[in-house]
Amino acid sequence: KTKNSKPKEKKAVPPPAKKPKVDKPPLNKTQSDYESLDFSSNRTTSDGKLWNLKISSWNVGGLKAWVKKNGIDYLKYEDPDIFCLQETKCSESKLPPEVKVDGYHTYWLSGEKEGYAGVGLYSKKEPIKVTYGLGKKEFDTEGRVITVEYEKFYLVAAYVPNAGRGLVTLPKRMKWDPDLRNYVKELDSKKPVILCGDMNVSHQPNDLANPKTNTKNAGFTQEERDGMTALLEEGFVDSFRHLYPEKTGAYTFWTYMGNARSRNTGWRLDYFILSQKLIPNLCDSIIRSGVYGSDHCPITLLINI
Amino acid sequence: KTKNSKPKEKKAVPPPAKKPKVDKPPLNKTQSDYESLDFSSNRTTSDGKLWNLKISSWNVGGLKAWVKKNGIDYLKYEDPDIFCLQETKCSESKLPPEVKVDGYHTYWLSGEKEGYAGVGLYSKKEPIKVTYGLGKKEFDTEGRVITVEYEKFYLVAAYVPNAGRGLVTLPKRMKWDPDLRNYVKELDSKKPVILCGDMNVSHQPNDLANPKTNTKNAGFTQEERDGMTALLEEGFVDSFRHLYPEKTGAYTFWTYMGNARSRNTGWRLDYFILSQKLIPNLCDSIIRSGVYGSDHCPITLLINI
DNA sequence: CATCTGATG
DNA sequence: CATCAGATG
Repeated sequence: KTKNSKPKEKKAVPPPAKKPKVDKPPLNKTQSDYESLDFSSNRTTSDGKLWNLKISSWNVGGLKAWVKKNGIDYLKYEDPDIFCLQETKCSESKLPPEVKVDGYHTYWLSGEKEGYAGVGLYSKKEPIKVTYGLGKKEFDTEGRVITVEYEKFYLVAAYVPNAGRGLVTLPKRMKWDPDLRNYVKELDSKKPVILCGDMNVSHQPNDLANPKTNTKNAGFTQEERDGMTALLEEGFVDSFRHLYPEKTGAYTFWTYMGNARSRNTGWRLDYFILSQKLIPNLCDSIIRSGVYGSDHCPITLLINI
Repeated sequence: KTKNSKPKEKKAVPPPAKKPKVDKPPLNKTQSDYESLDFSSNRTTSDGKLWNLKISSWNVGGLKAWVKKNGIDYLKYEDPDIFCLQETKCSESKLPPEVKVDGYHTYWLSGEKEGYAGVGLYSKKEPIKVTYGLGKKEFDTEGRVITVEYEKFYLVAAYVPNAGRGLVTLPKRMKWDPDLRNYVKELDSKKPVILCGDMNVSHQPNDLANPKTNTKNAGFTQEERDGMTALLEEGFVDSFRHLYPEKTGAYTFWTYMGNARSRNTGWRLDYFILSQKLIPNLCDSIIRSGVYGSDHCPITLLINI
């Protein structure tokens, strides 16, 4: 106990070292780290053509945090022609300045509810037309779909509603699925369609690590799986599964809980889904599982079109 | 652009270093850091007696965060007979295990609203009686007052309601002030009282850095100042100001905004207020402005009783 | 600027 | 186990 001792002669203690402005962001690949990842592909179309268009997609799970974790470095290193983001959780007025990247046109659609959903799209080439939503009031205020039209195809970048804990929003999802299906079907009657993004469903048992225990959980209910099946039956193809029909352990999402990612206890929720007539153009559909910065990893499509 | 190059021979990149469980806590004095602070006092009572009782008080501004910032080390190093905490923001069931400290009885009072207010008290000696609240329904559900009775005095440890941004809760405060005043007055008729804690007012212009610009802000309105004046007029003494009537720059709170603490743009909001009859027992009333871990610093009373 | 909670995933 | 917003200070 500090009893009534004489005052010491010590000089005043200086204030502690100033804290960094931002709490040390979780470590992530920086630009130079990407150099150690293999981003090459030797795949071609079935008739041997090299890709000439690259599209990437990433559920960033909060754009502001993702930017602090050097997410933009991925964009620069991958250097896709088109880049789609889901779950930006960020209204346009709050976008950090780093999101402006030379050489890209950018398009943003945020939800009415602050910090919820939200999508974005980068495109090197200016699209012929950009449209927002599905044309359905219920979903168009939530920031879920950006469609860009190019000369030879439509790209629909989507963030599909999560069915929620306890499946509380499964009814909403059951309304969404046919709306999206009809939307892309309609587009497909005009030009080929590439649908990409977080589809929030693992279609088949080999699309997630624990199919048996997840049949009652959001992302692997029969209802959601049937929705995906119905979509594919309308003349669309899951590009990854088309190329790698037997591949296991190929996931794009791992919950942050319980070290799921390091144990690869994951789900394949992010897709490039193509109009059947684009299959001859498909070169590769790749999961960038070595890229960090979100609970999802990015995916990349290589195509000749 | 990563064109159709051959796959590299690099092996898979290992997952990034696991993030620490907790984001690096803001740096704070650890136990050993306290060794560089001067915690001694050579003050005695006016008739020369050394102190035999030490009481400390700290608005910790969130107990869970404060524990991570090594707040408990302060308690161990200061080693007071009684330690009072305000703004614990923590229900008893969520207390981190570290809060149990050998040699102390502990008492907690949390508010009904999760994460709001809440007070705690450590005592080496078991009190004769412990009571919670002021006996006024409106305030007793908020976690603001613990009273401990000892042989020779009452200690009232309080967290006074903040008048709020735009003074939205000034009316509530105006009800509180007389309630607290009457409460301690009543106790004082039985035994001497020590009232301590975050009084949420700077009484006089020399109790804050910017009196001129804060007369309409919570903590320095005329109403709040009058409340403190009325309390003192009932026979109580602001121990710090009694001992150091001319001292300037002596503050116990600095907003986290704009580096206020390093510029000492602060407020004296935390007090030991004594029944007048305890003044002959008073040795020292100290502001531990070198101790970090909250936007308030701790204060310590040395008394011979 | 920092603490909490609560919603959401 | 993360994100973000919103309340509170």
